[in-house]
Amino acid sequence: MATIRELARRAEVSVATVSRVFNNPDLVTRRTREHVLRVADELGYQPNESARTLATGRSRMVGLVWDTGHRGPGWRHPFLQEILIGLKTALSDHGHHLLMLAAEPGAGGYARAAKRHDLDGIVFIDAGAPDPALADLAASGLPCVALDRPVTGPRATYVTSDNVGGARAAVAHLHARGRRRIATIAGPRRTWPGADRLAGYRLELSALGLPYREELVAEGDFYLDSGHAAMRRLLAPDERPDAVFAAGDQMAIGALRALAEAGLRVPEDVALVGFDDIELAALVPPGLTTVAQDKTAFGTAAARALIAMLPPSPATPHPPAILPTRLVIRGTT
Amino acid sequence: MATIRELARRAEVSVATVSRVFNNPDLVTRRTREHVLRVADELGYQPNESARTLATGRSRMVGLVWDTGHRGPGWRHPFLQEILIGLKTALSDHGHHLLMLAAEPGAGGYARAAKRHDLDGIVFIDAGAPDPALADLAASGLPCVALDRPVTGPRATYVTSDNVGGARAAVAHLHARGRRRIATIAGPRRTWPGADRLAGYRLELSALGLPYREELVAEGDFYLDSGHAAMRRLLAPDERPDAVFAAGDQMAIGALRALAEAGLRVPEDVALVGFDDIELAALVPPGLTTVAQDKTAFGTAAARALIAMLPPSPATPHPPAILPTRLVIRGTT
DNA sequence: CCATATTCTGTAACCGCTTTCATGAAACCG
DNA sequence: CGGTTTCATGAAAGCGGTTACAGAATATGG
Repeated sequence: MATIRELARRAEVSVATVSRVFNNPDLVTRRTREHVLRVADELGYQPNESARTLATGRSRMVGLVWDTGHRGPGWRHPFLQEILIGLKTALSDHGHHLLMLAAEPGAGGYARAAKRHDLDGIVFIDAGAPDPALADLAASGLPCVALDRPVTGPRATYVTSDNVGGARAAVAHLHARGRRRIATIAGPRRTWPGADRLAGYRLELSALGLPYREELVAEGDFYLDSGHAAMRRLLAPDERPDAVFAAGDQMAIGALRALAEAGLRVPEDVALVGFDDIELAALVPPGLTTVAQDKTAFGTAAARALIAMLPPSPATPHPPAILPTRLVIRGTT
Repeated sequence: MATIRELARRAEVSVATVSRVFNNPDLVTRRTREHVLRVADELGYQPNESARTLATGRSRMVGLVWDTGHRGPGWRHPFLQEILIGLKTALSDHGHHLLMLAAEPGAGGYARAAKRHDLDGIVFIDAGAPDPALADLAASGLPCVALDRPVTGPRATYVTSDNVGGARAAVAHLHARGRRRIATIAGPRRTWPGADRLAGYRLELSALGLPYREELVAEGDFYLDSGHAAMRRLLAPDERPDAVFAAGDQMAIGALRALAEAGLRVPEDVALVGFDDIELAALVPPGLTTVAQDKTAFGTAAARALIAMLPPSPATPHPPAILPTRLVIRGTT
C-alpha cells in the first residue's frame, strides 16, 4: 500500500502538503493540489483510517448497539432492516461508517468499545431495559441517539414515534366505528412504546368520555404468542370487548388467531387495530388496520440527530425527534 | 484516557511489558502480569484499537457489504436480521467487530474501504450481480465470504443453501401428492439461488420421468408482485398446471393471491410450494408449504468460514458451506 | 523599491501501541 | 564453579497519518 510519504516523494512535495490536499484543500494552491491528486490516483493511494484516527482522535465511525441476545436467537426488531437502511444511507452521505459493536452487553461493555475505537457517536436500538451504562455514556458527552427510549446528556437525544398520538388515533377510530367497549393489549410498561401507547389509550378514552376499565387491559410482550394469550384473557369475562387496540402488530395478529379460534368474526364481533404496520399487516386476512410508523425515517432521523451533535457542533442536546404516525385502515375495522 | 505509557509508569514497568501482558501473557511473569492487570483495572485502561491496528496491520474488524440500493429503499433481504444475528454472535466470540461499509457501491468502493480500514475480512450479502470488484478483492488474498453467490480466491469461499436439493424435494413432494403438471415460478437466472432452484426443478422432473415444458416456467424477481404476475401468466394457457413450485416465499404468496383472484382453490385445484420459510409463510392462510433454510446458520457458517481463513491460517480457500434445507409441509399442499 | 502582510509549503513532534533487538538475571550443566 | 541456555524485561524504532510552528515565496502598499 502506498503511504503518504511515498506519495509525497513521488509528487515532490512534503507529507504535510499531501495531508492538506485531502483535509484542507484550500490551504493548497490549485496547481499543487491537482498534481498531488493526479499522482495519488496513479498510485491508488488510500489514506489509512487507523493512522488518521490515531492522530485526530476521531474515527468517522458510529457505534451501533443492537441487543440481539435479549430474547434469545428469536428476537427480532419489527423493522430493523429499514432502520439500518436509513441509518446507513444518511451516515454514508456524511462519510461515517457504522460499527456493529461486539461487546458484552449490559454494564460498560459498549462504553469501553466506544473508547477503544474512538467512536464519534453511538446509536442504541434495543428493547430498552433502563441501563445505567447508557446513562453514563450519554453523560460522558459522547453523542448518543437512542431509539424508542429516553436518554439525556450534553450530546444525547432520542427518536421515537408519536406513540401517544398514534394510540389515540387508533382508539378514536374504533370509537368512530361505533365501538364503546374498547380493550387494549398493551406492551411491556417498562418500555417506552409500551407505556406511551397505553397512556394514549387512556387519554383518548377519557377524551371520548369512556371509562377506563382494568379488565379491558391485558399486557403482552410485543410478540405474537403474547397477543394470542392476552386476547384469550380479554375474552374470558362475561361481557367481552367489541374492539381491541393492540400496541403492536405481532400481538394483533396473535389476537386475530385467538378471535378466530373463539369463533368470533372480525370486524363484525370485534374490531381490531394494531401498531407498527409491519409487512405482515397488509397480508394477513382480512388486512390489519394499524397505526403505521415511518420506518426508514427512524434511521434517517437518528442519523441526522447524531450528525448534528457531532463536534465541532456545540455540546447541545438535539431536540428529540417525534415521528408522526398514520392510521392505515384495512379489513379489521 | 489512560494510555499504555501512563499505565507503564504507574505499574513501574516498561510499555513493552504492558503490551505483552495483553497480547502475549505468557511472556510475562505471573507476578508482574497480575500486578499490571490490577493497575490497569484501577486506571480503567483500554488499549486503543486504532493504535493497535496501525502497529499490527490487523483491525479485528470484518467488513459487511450489504447492498441496500439495489432495489431502491424497499429492497429487503428475506432474512437479513437472522444473518446479522448469526454473524455478529459468531464474530463477537472471536473478538471481531462488524463494520457496515459506507462505500460507493460497485466498482472498487468496497475494496478501497477494506484497505483504508485494514479489514481482516469481508462478507458479502447482496443480490449478486456479478461484480469484477468482488473478484479482484477475493483474488487479492483478503478473506472473503459471499452469501448465495460464487467467489474464488486464495482465501475466499461462499455459503449457500442446498438450492438444488431443496427444489428437488419440493417437486418430489408435489409429485407424491399426485400432481403431474408441475409449473415453477423461477427467480432471476443471473442469481445463484434463482438458477439453482430452477436446475433442481428440472432435475427432479426428469428423475420423475416428467417432461420439462417451457410454458410451465415463469420467471420472477423474488418479490411478491412478480409472483402474482408470473402466476397469472401460468394460468393463461388452456391447460393450467395442477401444482406450482415458487422459488421464493414472497413470490409464492403473490401467486397465492393470483390464484384466489382466479377463483382457484389451494391446494385442491393448484398445490403450491415456496422456498425460504419466511415468517409470513406460517401465517398466510392456509399456511404455505415451503422449503425452509436454516437462517441463522447462514450467519454462523459465514463467520466460521471467515474465521477459519483469517491469518495466520494458511491461504487455503475454505470449502463452501452448503446448508441443508428442510421441507415444511403446511396447508398449500 | 523596500517593508510588511499574506499565502503557501516544509520540518518535525506526536497520536498509542507492537515488536525487534539487546541486556541482565536466573537456571542449567558438565 | 565458569560457561551456556533460557527467561523476563527494557529501550527504541516503527506503523501512517495530522498539525503546530517556522521559513520561503508571493502579494500589497507607501
